[in-house]
Amino acid sequence: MTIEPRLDIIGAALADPSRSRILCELMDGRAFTNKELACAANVSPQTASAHLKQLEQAGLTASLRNGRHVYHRIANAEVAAILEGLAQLSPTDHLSRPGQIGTDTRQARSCYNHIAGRLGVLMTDRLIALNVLMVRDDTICAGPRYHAFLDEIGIEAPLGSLGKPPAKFCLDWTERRHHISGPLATAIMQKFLEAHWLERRTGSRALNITAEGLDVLECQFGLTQVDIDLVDPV
Amino acid sequence: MTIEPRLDIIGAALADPSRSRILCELMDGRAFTNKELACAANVSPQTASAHLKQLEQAGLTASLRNGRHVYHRIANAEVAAILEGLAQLSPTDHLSRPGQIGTDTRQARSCYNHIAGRLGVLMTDRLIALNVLMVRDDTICAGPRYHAFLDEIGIEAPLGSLGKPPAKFCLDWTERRHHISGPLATAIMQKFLEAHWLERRTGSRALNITAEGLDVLECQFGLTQVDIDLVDPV
DNA sequence: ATCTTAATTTGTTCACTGCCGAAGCGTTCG
DNA sequence: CGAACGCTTCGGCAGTGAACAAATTAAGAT
Repeated sequence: MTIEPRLDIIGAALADPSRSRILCELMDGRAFTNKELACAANVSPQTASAHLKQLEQAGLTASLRNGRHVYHRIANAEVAAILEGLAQLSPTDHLSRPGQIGTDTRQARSCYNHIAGRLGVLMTDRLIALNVLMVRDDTICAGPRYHAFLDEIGIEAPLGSLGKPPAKFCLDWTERRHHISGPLATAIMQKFLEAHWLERRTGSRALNITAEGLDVLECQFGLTQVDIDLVDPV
Repeated sequence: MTIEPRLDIIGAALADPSRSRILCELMDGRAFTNKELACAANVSPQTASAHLKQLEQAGLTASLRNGRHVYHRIANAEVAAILEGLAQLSPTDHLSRPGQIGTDTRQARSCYNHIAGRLGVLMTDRLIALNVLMVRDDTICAGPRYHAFLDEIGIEAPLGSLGKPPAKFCLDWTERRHHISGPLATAIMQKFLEAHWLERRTGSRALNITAEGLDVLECQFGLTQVDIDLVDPV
């Protein structure tokens, strides 16, 4: 009389190559239109529309109407985290378009709408070490240096609703450690992209760190090039 | 020229109700025969055989021949963790057999071959606090009290290969915190079951804590009934 | 040696679903 | 207002795969 999870429902949503391509395309956290995704998956708009309908019904994506365009994105950070996990588990296709989980994405990449990879994990560690964030019982709250940090980096203050934690832990499947997600993490990535401290590598979730970005990471986070390049043997 | 994860391959393996049932059945970490799983999924042995072949090819399960029986189990702790995550994401079927992820499994349940749920997380915390395990850089190694603990609880020493960590972190999707997996975690659960400190609830991954088990948890881990019953508001 | 039981292989049936062409609806732009 | 564009719905075709029956292989049990 109790409950059994229906893995097959999620499974069915994932079970098609075109939908897999679409999800990978969305995994960098940006929203795309039906047509763009149809193109990415190499199918007609009608077909893509059907796929997106199915993904949405399965709760994997969400859509937003804007004029005659409909933008689709990953439903939430939870879904993004699971998909990252599945991507680690699944075989990879060497013949297809430029890469999602390649060697180049291990250093820094976007996960949904925040920074993941080695850089994401390191930044998270430093934010805690620098008292910007505090951890108690695995929930994250603002630390004494929280507002000072936002000022210095140039993010205006009220993030998320009052009383709610500004960030949550999100498991990083390549680093096998936590990075942060949530409003603060989103704001940080947005700021880094706007200020050109980070740049998206085209057609990929990989992020390039610019020279200015390296300065900021050193001054604000105490992270050097060496820290970031270091790849730990697995 | 780089790589894109093929979510559809794993998805296809999950995409069938019978296979979903089979995986849920296996999720308690025990191994079952083809016939048992066929029965659990309400299909003929031929059909189950085909399903298990498919699951194995997708890397989700592994099989072991023993006489004329073939035992199937979840391939590894990684797969188990991902499946737990997916189960959290997927809708649940109220009409089917007794429960996998019900309210009763939040307190204590088996995950693959170690203890998960609130109890798993608490035990992990205590093992670290009591210097049985030490954490450095998110890898776990034996602490000063490691061998003393094994002695006291009655587990003979050499766990896993020398130099390898005796345990790894495994994300707990209901508690949203880590519990341990790996040789130590497996040995602990086995000991708890053999000594009847924990008992499997029939047809479920839920674990019952016995009176003797409560004693052990209090003496060895410093955990009381109150700690374990406490359910944190989400 | 013979019977029983477990697992698999093969063949067939049947339902489902991905795909696109054609058509319909709604928004935007000239 | 009409043309262009984006998205969706509908219909038909083709490919896939889940189901079981029957037959095969293999390992105990008597």
